[in-house]
Amino acid sequence: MATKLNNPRGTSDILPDEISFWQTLESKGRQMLTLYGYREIRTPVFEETALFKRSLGESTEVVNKQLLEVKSQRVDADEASSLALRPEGTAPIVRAYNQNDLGREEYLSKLFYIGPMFRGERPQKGRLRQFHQIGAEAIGRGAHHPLIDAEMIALAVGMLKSFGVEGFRVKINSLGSSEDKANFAQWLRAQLKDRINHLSDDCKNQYERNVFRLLDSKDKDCQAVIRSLNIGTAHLSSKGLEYFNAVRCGLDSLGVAYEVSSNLVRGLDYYTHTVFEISYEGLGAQDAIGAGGRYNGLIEQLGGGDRRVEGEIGAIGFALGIERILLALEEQGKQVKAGRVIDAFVVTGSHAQVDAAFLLVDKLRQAGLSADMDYSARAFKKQFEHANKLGARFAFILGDEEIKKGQVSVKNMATGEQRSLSIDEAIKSIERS
RNA sequence: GUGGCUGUAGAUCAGUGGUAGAUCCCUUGAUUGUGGUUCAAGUUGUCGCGGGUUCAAAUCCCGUCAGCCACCCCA
Repeated sequence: MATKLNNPRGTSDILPDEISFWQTLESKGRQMLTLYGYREIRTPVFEETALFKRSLGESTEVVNKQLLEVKSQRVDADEASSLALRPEGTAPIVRAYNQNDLGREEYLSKLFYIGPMFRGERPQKGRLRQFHQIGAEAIGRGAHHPLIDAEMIALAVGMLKSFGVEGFRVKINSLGSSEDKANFAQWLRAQLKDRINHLSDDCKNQYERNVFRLLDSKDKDCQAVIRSLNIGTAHLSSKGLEYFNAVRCGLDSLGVAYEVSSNLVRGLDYYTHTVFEISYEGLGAQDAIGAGGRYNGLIEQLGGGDRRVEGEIGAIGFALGIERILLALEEQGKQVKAGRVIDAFVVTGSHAQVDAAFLLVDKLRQAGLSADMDYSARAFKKQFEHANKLGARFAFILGDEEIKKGQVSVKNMATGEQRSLSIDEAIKSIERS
């Protein structure tokens, strides 16, 4: 016997019973994003590997270990390019923004995306190799204002609420400008220099690669050392602090609840100023259902904007993880699966009526009603079972008696009530209900 | 990439060396034109895969793959 093939590790099938929930999530998300002035953009699922290396940072885990590179004879033959499945949505959008010169036409581009992302990680709860994100990016010369940061966070919160997620926490922090960030890194390294050797190998590693990571380390000893540094907002320049305070004012005026967490850092190199994370307790180790931040330098870093004016183009964005939102909703006891429903199922008495039933089904569909039938005229019992499984609201019975009278029997499957009507009346009767 | 736990029917799981099991699902039937409830009967299997120990392995040992959870990292 032929061996059965399985899906690749870390992927999952979204089956028909689950898909309607995905669809409502997507449409609610689109609705909310449209209210805030965002327009959908679709970029390829794979890009040149260099794009991710330059944007996320060579040293980040995502680029170093988790990038799924595309290998094919055709690709390898073209030695100039190496391709990778996108691990996140921001870099491709910035690439598209630059390539299509969107900044020429728009002072502020508000873009959103929905789609699969790919990371070659070891799967666990809330972590897949193919997962789905819904995210938004505001990019442009007009994207520098702190109220945009506030609006963005409010949008993410609003979307989660519209999905029915409750009890999540919004944490925000500011990394300051890229100069602030560089100074902060230097200061941190200097502070930790003498103590780092007492800490675990992981911590030493992070010290070398990306000091900021130490701030939200789970290692207890490391946490203690960080706490003793008493960081707060001391690393911010006056301008950076002013910006951060303006963001907070914006959030306050919109009534968005949040907490400031000076240990919050994001793993991707491109973040500056505002960073935020929305977490949901009870999801296990992977408790972030959404996160984002500002990345002002990235557009120029990827060759866009006017290179004579440094930092001209501002940008901020966030992404929500759809699978994690689903986990949170399940955790709350919400139903995320749905059975099927159709308007009418046509039951036929014998093979002689199959043609007539075929036409009746067509007529129902023409009238905008979902309809199906049994093509092989099985026993009535079987056909009713079938109708039940399809979630039919009504059964239309077409047998010898009905044909003789030129009518059809309509049975309400919920109440069991049944009556005989002409075909047109029958269709009208279920249209109304 | 590292560690822990787990792989038995379509699903959830029991079975610790001696004939492969339960429940749900599914199939059939309970006066031949009526489902969702009930009742009766029936079908489900390379016991994840490969090797080893043994008269005998789902069970013990080794390897491997996969799933889950945690580290790391992140949505």
